[in-house]
Amino acid sequence: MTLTELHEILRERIRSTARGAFEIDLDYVASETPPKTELGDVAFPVAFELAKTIKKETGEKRNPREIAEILKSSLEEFDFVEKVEVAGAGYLNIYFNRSQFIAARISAEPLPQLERSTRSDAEKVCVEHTSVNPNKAAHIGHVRNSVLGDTFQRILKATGKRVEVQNYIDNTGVQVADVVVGFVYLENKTLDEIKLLDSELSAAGTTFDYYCWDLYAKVGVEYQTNEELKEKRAEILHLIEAGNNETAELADYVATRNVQCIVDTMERLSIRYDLLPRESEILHLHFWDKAFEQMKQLGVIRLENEGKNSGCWVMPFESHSGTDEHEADKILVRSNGTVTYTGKDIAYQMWKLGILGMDFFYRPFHTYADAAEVWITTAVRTENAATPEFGHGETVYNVIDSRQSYTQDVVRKGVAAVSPEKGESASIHLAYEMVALSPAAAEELGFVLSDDDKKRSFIEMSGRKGLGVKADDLIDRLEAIALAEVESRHPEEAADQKAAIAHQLAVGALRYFLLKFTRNTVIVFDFKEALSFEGETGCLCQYSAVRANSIFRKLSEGDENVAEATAFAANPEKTADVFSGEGGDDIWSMLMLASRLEETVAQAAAQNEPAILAKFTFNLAKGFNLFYHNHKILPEQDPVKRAVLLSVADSVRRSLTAALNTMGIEVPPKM
RNA sequence: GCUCCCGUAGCUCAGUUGGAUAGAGCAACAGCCUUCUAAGCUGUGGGCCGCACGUUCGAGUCGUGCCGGGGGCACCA
Repeated sequence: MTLTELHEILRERIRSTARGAFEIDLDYVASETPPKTELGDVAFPVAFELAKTIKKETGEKRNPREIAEILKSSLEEFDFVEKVEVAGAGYLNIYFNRSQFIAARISAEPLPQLERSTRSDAEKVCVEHTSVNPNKAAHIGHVRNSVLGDTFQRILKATGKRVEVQNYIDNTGVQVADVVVGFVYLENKTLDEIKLLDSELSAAGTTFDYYCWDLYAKVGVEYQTNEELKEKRAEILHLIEAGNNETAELADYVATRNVQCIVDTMERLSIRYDLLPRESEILHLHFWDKAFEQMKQLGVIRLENEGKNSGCWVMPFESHSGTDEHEADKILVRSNGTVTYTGKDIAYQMWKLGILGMDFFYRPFHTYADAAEVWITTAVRTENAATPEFGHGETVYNVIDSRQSYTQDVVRKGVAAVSPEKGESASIHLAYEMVALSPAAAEELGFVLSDDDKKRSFIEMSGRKGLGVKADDLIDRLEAIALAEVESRHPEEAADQKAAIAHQLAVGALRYFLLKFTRNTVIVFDFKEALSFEGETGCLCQYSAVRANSIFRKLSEGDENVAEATAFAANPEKTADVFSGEGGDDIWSMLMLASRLEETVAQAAAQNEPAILAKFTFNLAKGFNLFYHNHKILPEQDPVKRAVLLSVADSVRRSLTAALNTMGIEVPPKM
C-alpha cells in the first residue's frame, strides 16, 4: 500500500463521514504534511472548511474542534492508523502505525517502476519541445526548453500516460533564409562547396551548427547597412517556400544538418524525440487549406471587406491585449492570400489533436545508439513497413517560452472553435520564462556592453547577435570540471569509466540547474552558479544516492542480501521499539519523506511544474545525508534496528534513483 | 494606452488549490574525517514577505489601490 493510497482511503472516509454526520458533500479534501513529525504524518484542516459550510447552509455555528472529534473517531477505525489527534484550532493529525507501514514497504515489489506507460490503451498525449530554428547551434535558453519538456514528458509517463515527443522544425522560415543568404551572398558558396566545408569542419573538430552560429550573426550585422541584402532574403524565402529549386535544396541541406547537430546536442543530455514534424510538409501537403476550409464552414473566421484589415481572413478574438474590438481580430490569411504563422500553427495543432483529417508521410531520420528511432515527416509516400501512428493526442502540451503566450492563446481558442468537444483544455501551453545573461556573463563571453546595458539586471540572449552560451560549450566545461574532480578521487579508474562518470555528473548539474527554478522565473545565467557541483545541485542528489548504494555494495560484499538483512517483519514489537526509541522519529520521518515520491510526481504533473520534483529530490538527498551522518548502519549492533535502518536507506535510494531518472539524471556507480 | 507576470535574508530562489514557529543554496564566521565516500554534516549571524487598506477563525498566498522591474499587444516567425 503506497502513501498516496492510504491518503486516499482517509480522504474517502472523511467524505463519507461528512455526508453522514453533516449532510455535506466535500468535493475536495485538502491534506498537508505537518511541519514536524511529532505532529503526525498527514494532517487534514478539513474541520475549518466544514464549520464554514455548516454555518453558511444552516446558520448553525459549530466549533471546528468538535467537528474534528467526530471525524477523528471514524478515522481511528483503520488498523494502519496508530492514533489521531485534534490539534490547534481543529487540525486532524493522523499518525500511522510505523511497524506495519515499514513491513508493507519491504514486501512491496523490488523497484518502484515510474515509467508505466507501456499499456497500449493508456491515454495518449503529445509534448512538443525544443523546436529550435534549424539555422544555428542551440544555446542555454533552448536547453531550458528541452530539459523542461523532456522532464515533463518523463513525469507524464510516470503517471501512466502514453507520450509522443515532437520537436517542430521550422525549416522554411526567415531564420533559415538568413543563413542561406550568408552562404550564398556573403560567402558565394554553392551547395557542393557547403558540403565540402561541412566535412572540413568535422575534420577540424568543430561543427556545422557552430559555423552557422557565427555566419547568422555576420548576416545580422550586414543587414544593418545593406538594404539590398534584405531584398535578397525575401527572394530566398520565397524560393524556399516554393520548393523544387536549387535554393530550396541548399536550404534543406543547411536546415537538416543543423537539426542533426541539435539532436546530437540534446542526446548528450538524454533528451530524445519520437518525431520531427517539419513546416515544409505543412506547406506542401496544404494542411492550412484543410484547416481553412473547416474554419470557413464553421464560421470561425470571416473575410474583412473594409477597414485596415480589408482583404484578410480574420478570427475574431476576445482579448485583453488589444485596445479596441477590431485590433483584437487576428489575421490568419493576408490580403495577398498567404497564411500567417498563427494560421499554420492552428493547422499543426489540429493535426496533433487528430482533428485535421489529414496526415503527413514519414521516414526514419536518425537511429540512436540503442536502436531507438526518431522519425521525420515527408511530403511523399515512402515505403516503411512499420510506420508508427503519430499525432492523435488527447491532450497536447506545447513547451514554448512565455513571450508567445498571446499567440498560443489565439491557437488554443481557434482550435477549440473548430472542435468544441475537444475544447480549450486539450491545448496546454507550458510557458516558461527565458534564460538571460547577467551583464557580467555577457562580458565574460566577450561582448562589449553599452552603458545602458550595464545597468540592466539582465540581458536577453540573441541568436541574431550571436549573443548566448552555446549548449555544447557549457556541457564541455561541466564535463571538464567533473573529470578533474573524478581524476583526483579515483585515479585508479579506467579512463573511459572516468569520462562516463564525468558525463553523468555534467548532465546532472545542467539539468538540475535548469529545473530548480519554477517556470515563471527568469533565469539570469551566472557561470559560477551553473558550473557548481556543491550545494543545491544535481551532484548533491547523485552523491547521496551513490553513498546509499555503497552501503548495499558493502552489504553484499559481506555475503548478506537485502532480504536477509531486513527480515524483521516478524518482529513488530521490536520494530515499534526502534521507532519509539532514541532517534526513532528521525528514522521514521526519513521513511515518510522517501514515500512521498509518487504524490510529488502526481503534483508536478497536475501543476505542470517539474520544479516541484526537483525540490523534492533535493530535500530527499539532503535528508539522507543527515540520516547517513547520524546513523551508522552497517556497524549497528541491534539486529532489528539495523534492519530498520537498512530498510529505510533502501527506500530512500530507490526513491532517489527514480526521482533522478524522472529528471533524466543517472546515478553514477561511484564519484 | 491596454494586458499578463514578478517584488520574500547581503545575493539567487522555494514556500503544498489560504493553515501550525516563513525555508533552502550561495556568500561570511566557527566547528566535524581512525568508523557505510567530507562533492558531505553541524552551529552562528542575517526578514516592516515592495507599501496601504480590505476579506476571515487564520493572509507571504485571495481582493482593491499605489510604487518598482520585466514581457506581450504586426498583413514577423
